Amino acid sequence: MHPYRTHTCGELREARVGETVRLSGWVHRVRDHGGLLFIDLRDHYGITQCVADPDSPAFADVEKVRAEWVVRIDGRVRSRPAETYNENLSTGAIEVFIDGLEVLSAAAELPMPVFGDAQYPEETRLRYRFLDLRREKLHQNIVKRSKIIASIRQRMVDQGFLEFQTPILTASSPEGARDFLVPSRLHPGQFYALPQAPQQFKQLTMVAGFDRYFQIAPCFRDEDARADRSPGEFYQLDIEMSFVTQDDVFSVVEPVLRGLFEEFGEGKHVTPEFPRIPYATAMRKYGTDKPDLRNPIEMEEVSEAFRGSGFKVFANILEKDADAEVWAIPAKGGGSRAFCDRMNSWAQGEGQPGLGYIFFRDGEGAGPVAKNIGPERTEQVRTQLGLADGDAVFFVAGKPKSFVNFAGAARRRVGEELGLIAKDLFEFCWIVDFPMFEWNEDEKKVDFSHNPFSMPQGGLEALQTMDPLEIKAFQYDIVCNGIELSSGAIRNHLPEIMRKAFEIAGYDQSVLEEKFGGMLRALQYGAPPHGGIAPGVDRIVMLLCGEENLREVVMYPMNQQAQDLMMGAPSEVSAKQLRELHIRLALPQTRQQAS
RNA sequence: GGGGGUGUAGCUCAGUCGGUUAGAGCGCUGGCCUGUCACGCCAGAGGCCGCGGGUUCGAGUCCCGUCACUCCCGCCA
Repeated sequence: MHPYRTHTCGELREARVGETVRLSGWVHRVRDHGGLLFIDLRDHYGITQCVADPDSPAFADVEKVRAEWVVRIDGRVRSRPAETYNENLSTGAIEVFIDGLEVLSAAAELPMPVFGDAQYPEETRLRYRFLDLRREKLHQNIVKRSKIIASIRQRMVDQGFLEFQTPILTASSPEGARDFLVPSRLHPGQFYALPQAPQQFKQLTMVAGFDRYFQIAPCFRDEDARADRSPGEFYQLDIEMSFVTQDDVFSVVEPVLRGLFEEFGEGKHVTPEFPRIPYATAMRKYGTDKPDLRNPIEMEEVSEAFRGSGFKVFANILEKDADAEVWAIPAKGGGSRAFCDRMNSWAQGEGQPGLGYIFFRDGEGAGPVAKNIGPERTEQVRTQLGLADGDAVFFVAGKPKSFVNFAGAARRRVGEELGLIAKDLFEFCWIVDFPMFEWNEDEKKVDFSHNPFSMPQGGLEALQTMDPLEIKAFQYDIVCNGIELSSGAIRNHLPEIMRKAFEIAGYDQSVLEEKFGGMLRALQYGAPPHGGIAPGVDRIVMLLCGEENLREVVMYPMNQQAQDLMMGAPSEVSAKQLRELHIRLALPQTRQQAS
């Protein structure tokens, strides 16, 4: 007989009744009735109820075991009395009568129980991650993650993509996020950087003629964490393709994501064809470049209803500034003074002067704004937005650029408060036509708005003839339920266009040469037109597991301060290690005093 | 770097207006219990009230500082 098991804890059925079996696992739960004692034995595969009474030669041993001990149980499968079936267990029709029990590993008193689904502090969960991972929800999330990644690989391979590994120790890149640095022993004073993404490598792979690349790629960025942004490291489904247009990239990636979400979305409806929304349209309708399309609210400009009206605040704003506009946020079902006032005080809490509104009842608009602009203009607004009694509409005024973020937040808030956000949906869209450049207000200069490797729409001619701020890029995002899942672009594969683009962003040729010399050289030896995208694997898994925090889908996550509480990272290193790396510490004042 | 929230038993939390010996549930230890599956019943152990300072006759409670965790802003091409 195998030293540990003949079956797993999720395996036995009534067909095995009468057989002698051996199971190993964790003691999930003990129910001791004195003369009758139950152990729920758990492993990765399931739970099997084991039972002992004084007739069992192992009874004395069984009485000693405690939660989370690892034990081996020898016994006989028997069917349970019909009234004691447990429908919640796959093995619920049988139980194992214990003839022998060996303790393989005892457990100390637990800092957090594995049994049950109570909430525990993050610090405890992270420090004892191996216990948290035993718990059903997290265990299942991690299993699901593995299956999702396997499915991604299969779907990519099926479309003719090859997976390649790119370096982890590489060069610091000049733009983007802060790098993690690794000191070089052989080259005093020099450092490797961990890749923020394999961006340049994947483009070089296209230059090298491999045509279709993908990788479940680790990415490292030394930036502060958020609930949907792991500190330090995360994974991307990194994709690059040669001889493609934007449409080609879309037609490859869209079925992968749709298929993945249909496979793992537990029946939630998935957008059959992802709509393509230009960046500018998304900003005007939704106030964000990552709209949650489950929220049906679409904002509209209603400046004309206020121009020269009796609502002097808005009328004056419009008069003083030709760029000023008034946007309306329709709120179907929000037509009560209580709701409108609540939104108004929320807006004030957001640092806004307030949130103008009209609510409709008894066939007319009510509230101070309606009074000031009069019934005709009120009706004009109502008709434009298709509102009726019981609805409301909120207004924001000023330069769109300065209020658009707030307008987007208000749209989101209204949708949430009124329960307008549909559940059980994965609403995808493409956001396309991102601007190539943007105005950097701090430095008073034109800057790249995404990465400098994107191809401008219109090519070199556009760069030479158009207002830089009007030029769009072949740059696109995928958004699902308001979460930015990925970002990609058709790349700029022509050195002359890259030189021109850098010139517009105010970078000297020497900067381009110094920072992107390798890339630039590669483009001079025959580079295919190419493009790609990089969906965030962790965020995909998060959506498919219905979680709000990445730590629920990452096996060994760090805390928000980028510490691994279980392994104790980061940690101090020995003086010898530092010497070998030619490093002398220059700690901040407070630290020195503390130590 | 900045703002909000939290911090009381191993864990989850309660603790009134500043007032006697800081409580409950789960877990733990011991006892009883032969059909439970969140088993039940009885008893017990377990506290630097995050830490430091202050106000006060008296501080878990009020004030100041600080630390930790978390959420957000900045940041994240």
